Amino acid sequence: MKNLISTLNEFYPLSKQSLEQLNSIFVEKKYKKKDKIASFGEVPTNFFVLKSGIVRSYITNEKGKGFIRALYVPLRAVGAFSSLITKKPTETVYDCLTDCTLLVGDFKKYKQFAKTNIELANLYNVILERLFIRMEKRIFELSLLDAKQRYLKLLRYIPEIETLIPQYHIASYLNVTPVQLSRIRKELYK
Amino acid sequence: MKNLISTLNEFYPLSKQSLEQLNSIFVEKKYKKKDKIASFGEVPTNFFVLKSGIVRSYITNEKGKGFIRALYVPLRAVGAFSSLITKKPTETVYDCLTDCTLLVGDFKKYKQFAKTNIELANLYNVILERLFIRMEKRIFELSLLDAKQRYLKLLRYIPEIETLIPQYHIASYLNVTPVQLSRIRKELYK
DNA sequence: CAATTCTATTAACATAGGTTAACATCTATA
DNA sequence: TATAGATGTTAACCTATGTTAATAGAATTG
Repeated sequence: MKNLISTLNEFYPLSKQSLEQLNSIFVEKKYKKKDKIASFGEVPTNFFVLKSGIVRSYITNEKGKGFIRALYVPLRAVGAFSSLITKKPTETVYDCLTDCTLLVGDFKKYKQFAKTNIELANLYNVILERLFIRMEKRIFELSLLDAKQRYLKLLRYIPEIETLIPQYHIASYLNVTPVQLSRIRKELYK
Repeated sequence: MKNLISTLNEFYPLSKQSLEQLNSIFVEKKYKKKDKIASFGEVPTNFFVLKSGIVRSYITNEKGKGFIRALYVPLRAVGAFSSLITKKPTETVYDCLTDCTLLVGDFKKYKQFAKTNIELANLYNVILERLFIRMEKRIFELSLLDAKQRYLKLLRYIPEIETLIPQYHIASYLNVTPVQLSRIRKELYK
């Protein structure tokens, strides 16, 4: 648990009491590749901090087209936050693209603590702020960059990505078909 | 100020003291069509609540292509939050598409209060949560809907939009050219 | 290690949407 | 109210990306 504590302290310095409260709601858990940590249609109760591995979140439209909304790397907060917040079923699936270790946190208990512990309320703010900024960047990419630029940007964000997950996942994150990604790569590496 | 108070109370019930603190950091201000409330390259200090009118936020890439990231309707929280948070210059411009009345809030003072006033810390949570959910929906639209569907969705969100702002702004929000929007409208209303 | 399934590439063709330019209104204001 | 600028439509053509299908190598598994 040392790792988590130091990470969270970076976000927001916490008192001993806050750390104890945090400890009481987090459990470390190992997941296999392809395990889901939040499933479509389910009302989630947990949020997570990724310790190792790669997690993705993806959505699907009525026509069955899928899209990887986010790829998570270690130390990121992961979770179907919009559903945790609204208590409505998720339309976003979260699953492991590799074997993963996650800290599993009980969201309700966290919120309960945050009602009276201002440190935890503000830590939640910091987490939301970061998620928000990440989202904004994603919107920028999707609206103003073409697929080639999005690909180059992903390579900068996670340089080893090619060795971690198959290309059709990368294509889905870029919101293009594997065929198109193959064309982009061909053009880039010729 | 009555309006604001009742709105904020809806989000999150506030004590008298919190309402007084809020009152002390908000000022009502009128803006003309085209006035900017946050400019490119500036480090913002204020956030806003829109009382009347339509505000947009837009971004631009190096090639000069623009994109309206969000359209704000009355009672929404508005502001270059990512820059307020990071204290880095905004790449997003916020301006008024119509004459507007806004409540202008001092973000730093708000955060100062939130450090010790847990109600305001939690109100900020609620605002961030809502912004976050809105963002997620925008990503869904941009990644999984085509321009026609995005247009229909916008019409459902703001039915009077056509009478409020010119079509080239609508096109920019949809991330297509005015020419393409014209084609979509032709097909739709034939 | 043979067989099956996954994954990536390529080609041929189809389509949504971009670009440019001409034209037609509409709107503001000098 | 005449004129200039802003806005919306249409056509012709172009480009990025989608679709389908064939192929081949890589990875898994019986």
